Amino acid sequence: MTAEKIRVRYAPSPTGFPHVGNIRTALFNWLFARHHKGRFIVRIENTDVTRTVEGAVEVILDGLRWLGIDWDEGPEVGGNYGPYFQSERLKFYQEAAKRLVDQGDAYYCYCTPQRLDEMRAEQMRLKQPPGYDRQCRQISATSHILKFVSGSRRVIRFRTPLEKKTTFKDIIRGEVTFENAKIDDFILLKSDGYPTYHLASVVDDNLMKISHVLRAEEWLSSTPRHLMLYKALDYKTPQFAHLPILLGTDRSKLSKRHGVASITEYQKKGYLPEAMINFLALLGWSLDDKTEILSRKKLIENFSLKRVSQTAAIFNKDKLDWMNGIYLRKLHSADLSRQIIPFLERDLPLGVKRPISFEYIEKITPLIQERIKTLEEVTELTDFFFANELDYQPDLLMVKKMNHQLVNKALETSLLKLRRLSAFDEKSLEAMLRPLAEELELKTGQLFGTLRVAVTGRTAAPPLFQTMVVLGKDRCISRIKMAIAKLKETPEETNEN
RNA sequence: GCCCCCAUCGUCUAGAGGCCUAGGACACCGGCCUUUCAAGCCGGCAACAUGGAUUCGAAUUCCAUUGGGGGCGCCA
Repeated sequence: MTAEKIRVRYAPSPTGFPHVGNIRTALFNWLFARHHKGRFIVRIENTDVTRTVEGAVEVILDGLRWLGIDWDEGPEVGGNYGPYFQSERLKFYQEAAKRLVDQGDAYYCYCTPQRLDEMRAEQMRLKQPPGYDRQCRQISATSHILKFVSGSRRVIRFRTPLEKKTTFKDIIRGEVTFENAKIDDFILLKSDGYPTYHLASVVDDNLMKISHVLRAEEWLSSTPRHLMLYKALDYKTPQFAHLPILLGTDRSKLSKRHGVASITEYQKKGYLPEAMINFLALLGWSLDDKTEILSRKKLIENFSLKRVSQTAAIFNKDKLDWMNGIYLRKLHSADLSRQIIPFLERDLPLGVKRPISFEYIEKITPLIQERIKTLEEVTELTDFFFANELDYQPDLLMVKKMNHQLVNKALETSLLKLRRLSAFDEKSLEAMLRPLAEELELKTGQLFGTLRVAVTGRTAAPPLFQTMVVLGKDRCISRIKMAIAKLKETPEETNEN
């Protein structure tokens, strides 16, 4: 493979949000291009006027940008083989279709959608393979003229050879053979003058000098059609590699039905692009028998189609979460703080003042960095740092077999001592509170547990002393007072656990 | 129904005839650490779909069967 000749493309159709399977295909194309110092091209396949979704192109491009998948040619950046929107390339497809008709490799078909529907229904009823019955394949020249003059809508179909086989070598799957007779006369040009995928992709891949077509396995069975087109149009065929598809947990092809499948959703939930890339790369590709964490650079360095597996993979969210946690922990504190703020500002109660202070977050970040798997989780983990009043069940204060009286005493004593504490740092807090536990004849876990609830409103939180330092003396004192008050509201007898 | 692809722990995977009493990771279960929760460390559970064939020897090759997936649109 000559380096400068490698040209691959990602060809999404703007019919909705790009799901992770789709993005994985983009990633593999991109990695392949970058590894071989080739070109990565984005081409928008908007040949279905009825299904095009407004704004979808932007969402797709934003998704790529977010992941750091940059393209050398395509929307916004242009290139020498544009335009990169198929809707702007209609003349190429129409020309090619016309040429095929002239050559006798394609023909006009006047069958109505209704007739085709009925035909298919009948075929299904008879348990026959659905497919065009080739009614218009033999129409005489005069009938053509008559129909054309009468204004009948028509499409152009490919005149599929009825004999022989089509064989090709897939880079990932090896030799694959189809019988031509099993392939029906598929449509090349629709009645609205737009091409179908088959025609458009073949024409464009040729014009854009695509060297390798890396696409999902779902395209495998239409590859012989494409090969026939390449041949009929006398184009040089690219190499094909059909990537294993991504499955949902129900083992069916990943789609919107499987919940959070859109790449945008992962961004919103606070996954890091680096983690996403790393995880996606490992879905169908591996470096060796142990490496899991790979930087973008390493991925590019090592990516190879030889190590792409042939088996469909199920998207395993647990592993993604784990991996995202790894990347989150690797971040510098300041960097993490910066990334956290937008999530807090989005999710914290409206009562919390914006903008949120970076200096304040800088203090909180170290307390949660090893406790989060996604950025989105930060809010619920830290909201007590922003709340004025804590809302919790008073019996939470009763940690590990403590009773009402004990808790009260613990809180009162702590309050007293805390007030007298001059230096409010981790060290002094520990120096004061550890002996206090002993003095109260409580286990450290009991005293600290109670204080934790008093100060944070929950039983699981970041380490107590650090948390208290971040909250500051005043807030700790007032929260302990609140706890004492809360305790008074609850009847003693019921708290004998 | 027809065509095509695929088949190692629950999941992602390593394995290209002897290195495999099958390795790693996630999840799960124990333990350690510990003021809770995490993180970290240590340990455990857990797989070559089945049947033939080739071979001195098969997870690895071949053939069936079974299972799963994909495709069969004026969608991509």
